Amino acid sequence: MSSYSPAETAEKSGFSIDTLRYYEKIGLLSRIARNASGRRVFSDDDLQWLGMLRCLRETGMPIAEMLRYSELARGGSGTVRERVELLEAHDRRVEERIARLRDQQKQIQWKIDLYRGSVCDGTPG
Amino acid sequence: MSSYSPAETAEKSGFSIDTLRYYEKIGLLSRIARNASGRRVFSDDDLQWLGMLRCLRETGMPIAEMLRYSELARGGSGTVRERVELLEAHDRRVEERIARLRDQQKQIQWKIDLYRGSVCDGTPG
DNA sequence: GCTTGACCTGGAGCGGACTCCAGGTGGAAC
DNA sequence: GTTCCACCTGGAGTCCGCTCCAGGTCAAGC
Repeated sequence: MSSYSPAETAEKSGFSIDTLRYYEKIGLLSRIARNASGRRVFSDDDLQWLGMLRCLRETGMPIAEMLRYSELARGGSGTVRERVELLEAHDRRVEERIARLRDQQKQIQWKIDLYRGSVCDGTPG
Repeated sequence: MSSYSPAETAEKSGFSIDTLRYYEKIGLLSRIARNASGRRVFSDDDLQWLGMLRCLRETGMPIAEMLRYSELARGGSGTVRERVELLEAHDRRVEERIARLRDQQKQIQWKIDLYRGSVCDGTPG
């Protein structure tokens, strides 16, 4: 099996059918095959690409930048350097994001401890 | 010094003046003092509360849930248990978020390495 | 040969979280 | 006494990323 209906693709990719159509419309997916009656037929390659999109999206990359990445990807091997730069920049942002989340998590835990203290010894806060 | 103008508060809290007004309007800030001519005067307590709001907001808590937390905080010491539960639930979500980001970051780095390989040995991808 | 159901299209609508605007006020500086 | 500036208000507008809708097509099952 190497071709998938919109419904299967939605299920496997984690994007809704509407989102898949939307992504195709704005240019995040290109050249999605169609069968004789005009319906989309997704390939394993499409699924892999969708996996990448999902990863970028969920790590907070805006659609506009994903669009740039898609265009580069369509641009062939001459764009590999730029693609690497884009992904490296994103990687650094993710790194910072994680570090920040860790700090903020500490702040939340500190607050929880503070509340726990106030439960036990009656001090306000 | 223990009272701050809207502009100072914006600068110190990291929220815009408009956002501060918006937060007061929807009930995330309560009883913000006013001077004789009706202007807001923020206190150190307000700033601390804003710090907490910022932490929750930036770790992805939706406004609706922050509103719930604010209401609990206004509800006095009887709500401490609920506040702890809310923060603990959020803490767990943050933890999951971090773990997921780490995995996704690995995926991005793997992709970068793959591109790097293709730069050096000429294989497509 | 009709119903059903999964799909198609273009375009409108939505939810969240702000952000901006018009029109007005009050105190300080010149 | 007027200019200026930081602020006020209610409400409209914006941006992002989908999500939903109306109206239509096609293949399969009964």
